[in-house]
Amino acid sequence: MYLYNSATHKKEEFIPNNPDIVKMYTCGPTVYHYAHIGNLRSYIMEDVLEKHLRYVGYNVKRVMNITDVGHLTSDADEGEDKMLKGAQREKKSVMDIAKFYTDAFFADCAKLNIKTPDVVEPATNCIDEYIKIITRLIEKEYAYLAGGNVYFDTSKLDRYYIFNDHNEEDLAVGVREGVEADTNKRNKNDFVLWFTKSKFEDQALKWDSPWGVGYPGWHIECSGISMKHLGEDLDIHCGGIDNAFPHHTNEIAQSESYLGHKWCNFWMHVLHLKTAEGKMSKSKGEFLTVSLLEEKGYDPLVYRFFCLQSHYRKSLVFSWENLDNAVTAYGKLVSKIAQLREDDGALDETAAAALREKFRGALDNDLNTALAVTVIYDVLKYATNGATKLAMIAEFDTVLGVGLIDAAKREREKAAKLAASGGGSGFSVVCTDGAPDATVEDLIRARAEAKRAKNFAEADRIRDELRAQGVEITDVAGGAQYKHI
RNA sequence: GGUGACAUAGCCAAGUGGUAAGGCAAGGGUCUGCAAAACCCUCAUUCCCCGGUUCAAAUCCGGGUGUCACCUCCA
Repeated sequence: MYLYNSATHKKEEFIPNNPDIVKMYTCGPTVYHYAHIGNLRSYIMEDVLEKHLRYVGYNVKRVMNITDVGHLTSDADEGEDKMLKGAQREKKSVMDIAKFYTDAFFADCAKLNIKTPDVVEPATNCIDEYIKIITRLIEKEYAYLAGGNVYFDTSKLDRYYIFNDHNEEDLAVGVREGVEADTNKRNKNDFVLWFTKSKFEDQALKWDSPWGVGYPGWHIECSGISMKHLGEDLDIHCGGIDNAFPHHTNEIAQSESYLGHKWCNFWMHVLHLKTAEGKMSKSKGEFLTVSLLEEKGYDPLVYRFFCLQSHYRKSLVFSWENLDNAVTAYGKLVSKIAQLREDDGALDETAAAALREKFRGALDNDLNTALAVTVIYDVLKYATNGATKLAMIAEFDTVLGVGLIDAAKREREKAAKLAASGGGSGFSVVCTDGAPDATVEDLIRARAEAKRAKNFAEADRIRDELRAQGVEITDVAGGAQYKHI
């Protein structure tokens, strides 16, 4: 497959270091609050990458860190520790907060059909790894001590900027308000490997180290965790685009200086989900979480479908209207699939091969999920039997993960329920969402009576009355169904 | 200020030098007492702008413009 590599700015053929296993690392969440759906966009797209790699036959070992230490507050940054701030807000200990939001994160992932990585490692579990790396970096003179902290000396590198072409002179220090230049740094872009002197007095978690009691820097955790579980080389490192500089740049600097050789071949960066107002954040505007989507009646998998219709290297605008479009498209797709019958013929290998080639081709080309989704429409239109179509959609959904087969099955069951309750003799009324309401159903039966008596004025009056109550009726063969709007 | 990425219809988008896929929305029709659903049809002479290369450019080159991201943590 071909994958755009941020490190080379080109689409390149993906070839793992070892043909037997793809080693994949993902920057995980900082667990101080719920993830918003923009955070989750990255994990959805990375999940598709992982599943596609498995689909085309690779074994994948994927590692994700959980950042539970030493990050500053985001967005509305007041220079406090993010974890500590979360803890104070909720009057819990830092570790309780980490546990709570880690669980919440994976619960959201499960709803979005995002596979849990093979290894999930909290940053606080790997202090020894960081100390080992930092010790070696000091020995090799890539790192120095100043003002109580250990810094990485970026001037020791031939090439520090990997993802972009900065000049050190042009870097703006303290771009954001409230951030001051650290005078201990020898170079503008040097970064801290180990803190003993924090700007924040009340850092909650501290560990002993050769350089004093303190805590690790912001970048060392990913290098340490990756090497602990994946060894000295890595095939794909993923993360949000905001991580490219400085986080990933610094990871490369410290990892390769420590190892003495190339570390990671492919860098995949997912662009941001935006709202009409701009960057999505936890502190501005609506705090869009998976739970909020559910409260508003959206299936989280529809959000996944929405994300898949766009490309991971393009920013995507979220709006309720756009999500509603996805709801309609998803619903139409599901009802078409629900009409397919498993017992309609045997697997048509020629058709399957042609469709597979199309699907693979889309994702092999830098994970073109928008095109992969249209292959589902191609399957439906393809001149072949229902059994083949269902088999292909089920197969492709192992990568796309939007639950098409399950949703179609639910829809078929609903239709079967309707047919059974109608029984040919009577008039069946079925609620397609939420709890059945006897009063509503009586009115619907009264309307059916009026229709039978050709009293259409009365029938329409009842329909309008129900609509005013937020109930929408649809006439179907042998009865009616209704839903709450 | 610097750096990187992106720009195709109302929206999401495909397209990788050979004459603009698909989905949503919209409009028209068939069907239904009327709706809804379903089905059928229509919907970009043009791809941010200006130049250039070529028989041929949305695609390649040069120059602009706009949007987003990063330069502290942030997907």
